[in-house]
Amino acid sequence: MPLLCGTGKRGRREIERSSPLLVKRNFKIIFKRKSEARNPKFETIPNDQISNVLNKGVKRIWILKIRICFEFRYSDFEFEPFTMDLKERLRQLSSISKVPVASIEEETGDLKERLDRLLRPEKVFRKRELYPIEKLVNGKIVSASEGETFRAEEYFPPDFRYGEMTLSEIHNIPTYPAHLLSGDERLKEIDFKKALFLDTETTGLSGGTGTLAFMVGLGFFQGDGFVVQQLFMRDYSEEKASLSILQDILNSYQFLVTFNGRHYDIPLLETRMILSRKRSQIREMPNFDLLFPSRKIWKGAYENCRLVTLESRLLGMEREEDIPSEWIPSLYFDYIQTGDARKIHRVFYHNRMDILTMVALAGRIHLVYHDPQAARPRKGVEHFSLGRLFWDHGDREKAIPCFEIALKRCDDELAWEVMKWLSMAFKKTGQGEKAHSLWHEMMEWPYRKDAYPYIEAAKYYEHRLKEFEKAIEYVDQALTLISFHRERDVELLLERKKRLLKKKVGNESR
DNA sequence: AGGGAACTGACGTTGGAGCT
DNA sequence: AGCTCCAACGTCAGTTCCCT
Repeated sequence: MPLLCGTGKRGRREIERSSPLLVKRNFKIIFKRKSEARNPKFETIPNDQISNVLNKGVKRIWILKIRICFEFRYSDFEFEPFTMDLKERLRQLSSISKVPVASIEEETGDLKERLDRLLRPEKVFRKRELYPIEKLVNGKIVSASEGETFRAEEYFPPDFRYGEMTLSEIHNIPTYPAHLLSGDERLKEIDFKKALFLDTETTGLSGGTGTLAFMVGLGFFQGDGFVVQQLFMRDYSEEKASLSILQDILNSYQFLVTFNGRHYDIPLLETRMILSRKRSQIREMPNFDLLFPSRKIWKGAYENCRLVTLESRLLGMEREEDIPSEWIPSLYFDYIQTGDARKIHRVFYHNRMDILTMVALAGRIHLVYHDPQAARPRKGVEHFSLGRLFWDHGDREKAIPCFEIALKRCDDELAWEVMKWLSMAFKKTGQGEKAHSLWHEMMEWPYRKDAYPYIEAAKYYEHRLKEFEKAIEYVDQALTLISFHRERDVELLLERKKRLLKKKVGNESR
């Protein structure tokens, strides 16, 4: 009877996809009968009871890989699925490890010992010698007072183009008011020449003391070009050296540029610094976190505001050999376990691309904010967001043209909201007539959504034109459109009508 | 998965402006 | 002086989003 095996929640999902055998450090194996696939029930079976299970008639098992994991993770190796007897599989494994097998009964009874033998240290060292990181990634071993670590380095010339601007164009961006986009006054005059772009790769998302940043990617302008340096821990013991070098580099820059670094990379690095008993001002450094301005400008324009989404959809860039970020912890654990750097180079590529995307994104944000018309936002929604941003910043001259362009370019779904904002902008800048004509346009709009133009027109006729009868007409129309669930709004409209009737009577009696 | 800021929507409060 | 309107701001609870 074939079985599917795995551990933990994540394991269950993976099993349903590819049915690997996964083993935790405590060597409990979880079995699921294939016949229960519709409503899987997983049970934990300690390895010392495996033989009992096998004796109960469970004879066949799906095995893709057996491995010891520090933490659970998905195997990225590809194997041909096969079905065979467990005893037969263990016999084969024993022949690979060239360790004599006393008896099959012994093997099934002491799985832990078998796995230990399969992963003997000398095997790991052999791979580390064969495929060291230094040979596969462009970089070198660097020293600090606490020890050594690996540092990769890549240079990008000034004419290198990632997105719509060259690095040289981004380098030459004058300071721009990033404080308005980030809420941090210290970024009033951010200068990319003095900024350090930072992105980490970590062993997970959990945060706390269990997660560490095994790679810290740093990007900065040097001369006219751009350099990406990546500090990489070849072993957990290299963390102190890595953090020490990072701290030295941080001391040379005034600003940090990150993507969600404010809530992810920086707190994590700060925790690691504290655990390494290092003083660090990383949290105090002015940080231009690109996530927040990106959300303000492009929220709603694309399916989400993740860095990779903005990279492909906004900047039009595609990565050639990228990996999903959720694979990264697993690839690093493999590297630590085997010393084989043949796969980890993809993490270097991923990190490098993240940093280049941040640079391009910072350039794009500058472009649309500095001169939205010249930046030619691609979508109406982008103009709309920019308009609201300028409006919030009190820049009405820039806001209104953005709304007007947005209205021409957006779809019917968004047009209603754009018209609301544009009419409100006209009203508040003393352009009552323009607002008035827009409310009328809204009243004729086939995709009308609410009573907004009628309520606004009622206010306009009551307070500006003093035409109370006309105002009452608009209130009545608003009452027919407003949902009766919105009791408060109905109540307000009824009060308005009552007041207008009083004013009308007063007017007529004069 | 964990953390936490930002966002959203509903509701209440406050204060300035204009009118009677 | 007192009233009304309106916009801006505050609070709260629940939700969304992003990083590996």
